[in-house]
Amino acid sequence: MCNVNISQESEGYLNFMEQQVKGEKDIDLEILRHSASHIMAQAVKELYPEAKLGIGPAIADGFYYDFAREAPFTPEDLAKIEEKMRSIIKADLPFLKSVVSRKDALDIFTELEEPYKLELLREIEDKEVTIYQQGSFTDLCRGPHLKSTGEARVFKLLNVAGAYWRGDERNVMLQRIYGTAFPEKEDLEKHLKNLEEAKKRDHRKLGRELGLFSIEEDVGLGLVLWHPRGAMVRKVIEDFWRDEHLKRGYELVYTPHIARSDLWRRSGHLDYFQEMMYPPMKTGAEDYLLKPMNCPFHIKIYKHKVRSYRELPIRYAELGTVYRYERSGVLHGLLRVRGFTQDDSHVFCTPEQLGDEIIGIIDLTQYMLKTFGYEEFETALSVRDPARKGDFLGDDEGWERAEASLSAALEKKNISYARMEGEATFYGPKIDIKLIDALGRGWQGPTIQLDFNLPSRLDVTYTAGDGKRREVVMIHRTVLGTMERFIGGLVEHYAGSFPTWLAPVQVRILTLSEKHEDYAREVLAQLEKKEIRAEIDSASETISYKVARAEREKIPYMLVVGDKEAKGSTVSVRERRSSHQGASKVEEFIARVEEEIKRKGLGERAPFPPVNREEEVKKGGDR
RNA sequence: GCUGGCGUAGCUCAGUGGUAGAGCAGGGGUUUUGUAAACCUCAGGUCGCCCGUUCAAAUCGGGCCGCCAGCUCCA
Repeated sequence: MCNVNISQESEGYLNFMEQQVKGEKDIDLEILRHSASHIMAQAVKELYPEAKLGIGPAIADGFYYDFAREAPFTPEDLAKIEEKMRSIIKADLPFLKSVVSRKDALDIFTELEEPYKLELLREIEDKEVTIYQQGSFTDLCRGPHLKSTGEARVFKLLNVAGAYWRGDERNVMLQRIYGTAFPEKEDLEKHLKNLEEAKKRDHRKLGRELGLFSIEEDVGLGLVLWHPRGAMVRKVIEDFWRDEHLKRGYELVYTPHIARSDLWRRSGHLDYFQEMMYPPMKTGAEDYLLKPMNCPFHIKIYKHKVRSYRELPIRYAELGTVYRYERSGVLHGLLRVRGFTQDDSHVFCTPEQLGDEIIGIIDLTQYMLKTFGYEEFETALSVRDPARKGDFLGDDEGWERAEASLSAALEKKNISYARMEGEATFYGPKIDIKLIDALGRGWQGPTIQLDFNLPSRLDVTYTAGDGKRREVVMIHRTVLGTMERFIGGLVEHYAGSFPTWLAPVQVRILTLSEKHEDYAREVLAQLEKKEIRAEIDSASETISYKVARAEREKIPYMLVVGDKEAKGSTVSVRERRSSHQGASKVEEFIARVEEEIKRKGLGERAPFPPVNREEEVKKGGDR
């Protein structure tokens, strides 16, 4: 290993203390994790001197470091690296900071044979750079770091994955090792438990177990088959969605799945979106394309006749199924698919109406998302990059006015948001809302996008009060995103235990023996009369078995019926995830459940971490 | 698309060159059950696909397909 001689001063700890005094807890974690990444890099360089360093920052849940090396890192390598890290931590090496001239730094990393560090250095314009060293390890780094390696005791390496150098797919792919570090052991254990819990909630696993959906290889990648249970959940959501839209002045439309390629040429999709579209269908005279978006159709409906300002705003809504040819590596259960149904809407209005329309949309999204049990949101306002105006369509005035309307609406609704420069679409600024789920994870939800492109491109106008034709203001918006992604997210949010109003099967009647089937059918008939989704389990099994089965299927209510119940016209009610039970008159039970469904009650959210009955039972069995 | 890992019954997983296994789920039977898994029995597999090495391949090699983690991209 190459040793480099430079004058040193220990400053890492000072930085750490300063941050602590400021009470910036996150920064503490960041320093800890960033330091852990350096310890990992040291371990890797000691074990595999041929590995070249990429970058190694702290990230939201831990840290990573990228390495260039011929041979792949195996899980066994990770164990070895962890072991080496432990010895580095035990040695309690100080993190030493040096300030050197850029030129000296170039010499140092030339001597160390670190091409990627040299590439970074060459792009730094400052005269001086900082270098951190601990033991045999030297890194170009802004810092700050811990005082010494001994302070990063609690860590774990998690996995290896490929990552393009500097995030650009035209560059070489490096090997990224992910890990995490915490101040205390309990924090790490909690984090690992969280990861496990997330795995248990995985909508792909629950989707199969609960009979919600499947994706079959011979049907096609990213194409979802909705099984009866999943289709029922979707139906309930779609009914709710339609009702809420009709209440708020939207009009429903239906549009075809394909259209002539000329339409997509005129809309600009063939210029800007072609690589995401399935190849054309040849039908002789003219090609047809599968739709990747619904907007051109809604515009055609709008343009079917001349529109007056008196008609505006016009709000068209459609659960429109679109197809996009996503790259195979990004497909992921319901969250990333190739055929999906957007809860799409296009609002056509005058510039004066824009503010109120945005507020109306925000109200609608908040109401719907809260009904589904999401309480927390993160909002971003994406605007164009002022340095790259050429990459965005439209003039300065239009962009400024649009941004002003969007931000005014957010402020009027008292919603705090992050302003994201350069994140706008090429055709206009947008508001994105992220839902935060029961595990604190973010899910892309509603998006409200202004469009400066299509109205002018497709000549979408209205006749103003002065009799002149004016270009319409067009908003694309979605509340849930897509049915696929939204339901995938809901499954994980609820860990498969849907609140009663959404549950595909709301009630299951469990017979104690064959004798009770007739009574069970009577109860079922009463439930069905009230449109409660119910079924009977009359299998020749013990009641315990049937309870276990219903619990596994996460059915909200189990009604046990036997002699006692039949005689008294009652049912023995067991709620999902609780051993609580009690006899109830059938009518009383129905009234209660009806009320719960009507108000879309959330019930108790799946506790976190949820009670794991299987483990408890096993433990109990040991005695 | 790229990097790495993985692919055995519907599901979860054993099986390291010599006749494919278990549990659960499924079918049949027995039991008629009081709140998280009764008992017996039967059936179920081109070991992802193709090519190769070998007397012999689930097992070794190559290619392809798919899945998983991540990167890039995204609703």
